[in-house]
Amino acid sequence: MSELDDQIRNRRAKREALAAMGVEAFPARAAVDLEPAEVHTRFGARTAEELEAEGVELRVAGRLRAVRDMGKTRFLDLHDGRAKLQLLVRPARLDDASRALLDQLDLGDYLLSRGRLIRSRAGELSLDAAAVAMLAKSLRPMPEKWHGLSDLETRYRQRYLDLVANPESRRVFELRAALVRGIRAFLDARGYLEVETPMMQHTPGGATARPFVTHHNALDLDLYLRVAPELFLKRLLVGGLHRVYEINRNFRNEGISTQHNPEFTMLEFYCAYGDYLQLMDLVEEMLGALARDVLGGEDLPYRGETLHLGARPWPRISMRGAVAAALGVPEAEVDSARQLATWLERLGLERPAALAAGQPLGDQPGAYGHLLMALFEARVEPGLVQPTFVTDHPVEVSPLAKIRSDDPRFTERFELYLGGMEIANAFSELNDPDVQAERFREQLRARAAGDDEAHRFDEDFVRALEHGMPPAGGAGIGIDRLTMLFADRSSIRDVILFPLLRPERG
RNA sequence: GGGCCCUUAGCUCAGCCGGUAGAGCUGCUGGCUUUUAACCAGUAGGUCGGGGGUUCGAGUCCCUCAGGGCCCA
Repeated sequence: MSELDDQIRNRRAKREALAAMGVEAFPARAAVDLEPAEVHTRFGARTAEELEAEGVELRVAGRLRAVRDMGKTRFLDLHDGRAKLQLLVRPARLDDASRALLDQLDLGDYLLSRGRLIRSRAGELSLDAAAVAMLAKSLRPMPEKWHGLSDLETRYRQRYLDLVANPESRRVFELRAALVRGIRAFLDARGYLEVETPMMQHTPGGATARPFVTHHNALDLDLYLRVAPELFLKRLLVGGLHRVYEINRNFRNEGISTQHNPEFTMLEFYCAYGDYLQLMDLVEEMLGALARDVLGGEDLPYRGETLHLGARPWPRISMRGAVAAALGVPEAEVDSARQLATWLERLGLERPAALAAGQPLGDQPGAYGHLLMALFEARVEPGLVQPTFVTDHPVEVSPLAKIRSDDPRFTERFELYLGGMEIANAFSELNDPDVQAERFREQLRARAAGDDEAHRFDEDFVRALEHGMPPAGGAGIGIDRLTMLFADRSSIRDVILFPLLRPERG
């Protein structure tokens, strides 16, 4: 018999013993006054004398995480995930049912105890137990109390154990919730309306990415999980909802890495009569406000460095200028696709997916933008640790953004980089339906040439634009990566409660 | 996609040059006047990730598969 079987058997035997005593191992109801953290909040400042004078009687519930048996006295630690409250149990003073229960306890059980609040001889706020009751039996052993649970795979697969054993893991998700709350407060205060748009779409759009496919049986219809909400949010601009935002899941059928999970959470927000310049100011303001509200300051410790969000305005560099600087050449030498193709080969970088193999990269239509982007991602992006806006993305990689009036090769767009990661992406929204239709046609040509991440032609979206969309700025911010920065985590799996993993045992 | 690393008791980890698989916590038994990683004594617990190979002999060396991690692209 394995030890695991042995321990489970012991626990199940105790459950049977409880049943024989007429005690339900999983009762339907629990009359709980407070959880341990609340007890500390409300009574943590009381002295022993004050507690004795007040005679506070409470029913407290929690998970049993430790037992210290001194013989005549036992100390039981009840945890609620935030704090523990110690029960002081003297078996001789319990009622018969409670005393009998003591022999059937295991670490991990949920218990309810009634008693008076006291301070122990060591000064710890404790519940002097008059009665103890089972709320839920734990039938499997808990991770070790001192070292906790460190096996990464188990922490991801059985996140509930990670949350019980590792308080800092719980704090990451509390921080994540605080960020989302802070974003809502920030946008709500500025008149933005929170909306929800389809996750299941006929024509996936709004981002350069491969979608997941699913099927609607009753309609016998293939549908795509969305890669972005963008095209629907802009339809709402057409509908007169001039400030909208959505915080929700996107799904992209791509590889998994420390920065990519196939499903992830994005904030997208759109502001009629705004443009990408105003959005840069707004994003600076939003992230600064979040840092102050959530972390209490604008310096973020991240992977051994400190990100200075307070040093505003953040540097703004054009993508073309950034690539030229990284290559150590004047901007005039990154002006043609052939120049960039030469650099790409010299640096041994992979061919952009949008460009065809087997023919010179520099001579292909639309090659310039894809090559510039590839060089940027390889040579510039990883070094952008402090907050930096990269602007003016090439038109070929920005099919939904407005072209710059002074240089038609580039768009009114920016991405915010922080900690070497892309955190935000925004642009002045293309609202000319004829130009949008032409951009979609260019994407179709790329798709036909083999780029399966290229956008599809969304006729209904173009029709919406034909009705008139106000000029607008729109931005997307990745919530998962933002949480990584704020929580100082290097893997996206640490900020997603249940990250995608391969199935167990193959 | 490529390279490197990891997988030993429920948990956290040792295991040297190939020679009978270990510790702490957890569990179980007992002791103990209010302890807090309680303590003390005793005790149980192993398909060394799966499969194959080399060898007199494999946790250890080789191949392969699975899962996980890191780096590169």
